[in-house]
Amino acid sequence: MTEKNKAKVREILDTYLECNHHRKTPERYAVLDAVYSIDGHFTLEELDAELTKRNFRVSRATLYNTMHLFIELRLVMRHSLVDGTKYEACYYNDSHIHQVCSVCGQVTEINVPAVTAAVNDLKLQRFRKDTFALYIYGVCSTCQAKLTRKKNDK
Amino acid sequence: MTEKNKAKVREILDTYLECNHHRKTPERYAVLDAVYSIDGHFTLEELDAELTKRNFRVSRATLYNTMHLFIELRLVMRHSLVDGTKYEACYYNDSHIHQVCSVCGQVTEINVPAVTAAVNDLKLQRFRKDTFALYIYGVCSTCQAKLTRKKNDK
DNA sequence: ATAAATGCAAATATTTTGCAAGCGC
DNA sequence: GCGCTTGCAAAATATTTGCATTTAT
Repeated sequence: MTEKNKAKVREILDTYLECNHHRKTPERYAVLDAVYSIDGHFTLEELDAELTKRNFRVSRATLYNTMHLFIELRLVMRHSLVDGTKYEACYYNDSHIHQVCSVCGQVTEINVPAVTAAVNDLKLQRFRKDTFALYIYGVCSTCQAKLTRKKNDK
Repeated sequence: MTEKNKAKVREILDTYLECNHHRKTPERYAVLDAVYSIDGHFTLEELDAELTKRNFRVSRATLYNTMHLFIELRLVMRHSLVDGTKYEACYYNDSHIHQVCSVCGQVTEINVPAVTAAVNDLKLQRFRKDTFALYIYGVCSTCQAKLTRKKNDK
């Protein structure tokens, strides 16, 4: 993530905290920066490691609180995949389509403009649409091969 | 869920267990039946309650094991929403689009044929696509009204 | 008879909570 | 100074695991 983009999300947080009379604590900015420095999905544990690497220690409670805040602000997306809960910076990310193998748990982000457009064009009643996540479940070719082999063995 | 449809999913489980030389335990059929008797999303706790109501007791471990199996078989879908993990019978269910309010957590299932078609038409490389789940995040009108009111108060 | 599946209980992992202390406004 | 936010530690939940026992094949 470029510095310019990090500045932009920092500004979004800034504006929100000011408008809603919440505090601009160093923790919130440090966590945001860490989040936007990690590429792709990450666990809470990994986020904590990133912060430690930067010599910034936050408590578990604050980490959870802050992630909840960021999710409400659409700065972070939470995914619950086969191998546990993962987070992801989502402000500069319009690839919300995940291909998930339910055998091995492997997740691949894919880009499908037609689907993205269909979702974005969607008009919802009494609902302010902000973002979306699409999970396509199936079996990857590697696992498919293993399954076929296993069946033949028997 | 009609009895006819329950019979159909039971048959799917049956065929799978036979072909793969796994055991047809009473637990597996009892859990499947309970799953397909509950309407909409449910927690593990609620599933356990349904089984207890039917005088069928299964251990926590078996419940988790069985749900994992059903998920692989596409008989069950697992959702991780704001208010925790939810499961859902999914074999006779093609409404996989969820509208999720990130403030109150309310989930509404919606039907959008255009989007469903776009996803179903999708061709993926080296991946056997089975099913999908789409989550559209935003703010419901009730929460939106509350937020606006709060902002005006200040 | 054999191996897979279950139950149980303990271990682990994950998330929330209450309260005292710290600090942004 | 006020009261939101944090850290801490404990509590509450959720999920997995090892092992003895049961049971489907």
